[in-house]
Amino acid sequence: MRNQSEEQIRAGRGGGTALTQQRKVVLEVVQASAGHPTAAEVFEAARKLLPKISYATVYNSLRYLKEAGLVHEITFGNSASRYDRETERHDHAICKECGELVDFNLPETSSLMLSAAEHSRFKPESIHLTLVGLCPRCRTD
Amino acid sequence: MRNQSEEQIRAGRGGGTALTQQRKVVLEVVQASAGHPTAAEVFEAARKLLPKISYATVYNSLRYLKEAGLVHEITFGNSASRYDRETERHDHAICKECGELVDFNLPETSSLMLSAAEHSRFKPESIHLTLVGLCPRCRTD
DNA sequence: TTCACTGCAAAACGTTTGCAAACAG
DNA sequence: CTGTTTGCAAACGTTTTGCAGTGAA
Repeated sequence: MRNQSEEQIRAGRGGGTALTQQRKVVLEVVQASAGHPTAAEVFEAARKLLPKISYATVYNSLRYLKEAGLVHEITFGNSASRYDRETERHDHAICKECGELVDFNLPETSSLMLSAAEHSRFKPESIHLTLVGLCPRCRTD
Repeated sequence: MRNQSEEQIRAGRGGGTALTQQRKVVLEVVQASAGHPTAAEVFEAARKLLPKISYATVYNSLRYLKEAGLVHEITFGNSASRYDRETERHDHAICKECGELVDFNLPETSSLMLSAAEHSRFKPESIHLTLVGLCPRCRTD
């Protein structure tokens, strides 16, 4: 599945309005976020730009944008999803102390995916790698 | 955190009953499961052995057993946790077609953890690797 | 004029918790 | 006795949905 460009989406794909004002605001909020906001944080930021926006619309917009390949959803454990402006495949590290989440990219993941496919006998599609540990600020040594 | 042996737990750790009848049944259900049951599936199986057991007790027992290192919890996406009798570190593959989840073990994960630590500047603690793709039965080629 | 999208509230889902009663040591 | 655990029901946090009304092409 190839990402759609913002223009393709704005143009509409045969039917709908596609990039509505609300979706645009939600996208901007995610792209402007330094970290990786939860839906609740996106909602808080979005309502400053568009006070009438509803929680449900934020969720629906995030889902839409995710399916369009414009944002990336990060899930870990049973906590709330976080959203990421980085849509290319990448890896995550999560601090078990403060919850900080950072992106990074491990060059060996493509060969890793092949190795994982061999071991599991699955046809590989994507690989998800998360390091859990202590972030630079929380590590004491 | 070292896993406690079943005996250590049964002996009690200074205070409680530790491995109660309910917890024992929940543990047995997870260990007897071929696949990776959800809490709901554990509940269904457990009530066949212990008809009065409650949903909450299944959840509490699973949490207890997880903290004691006797079972492993697998979370992926926003779906329900699955439980795994395999408590040693290992990797997972999930079928995007039928949801099948299999365990495997990638020997390169320990060096991978070091590499991830360098890239993220985190102090590493554990690494979680999940392959998403098509299981042997769902792959068409 | 149409049809997708919004906002609201309610529901759904997985999971946890408060509490009184039951139980084990 | 004492303190932990149970069962129940109710609450919780996150996410989705039904539906009437709005708004953009």
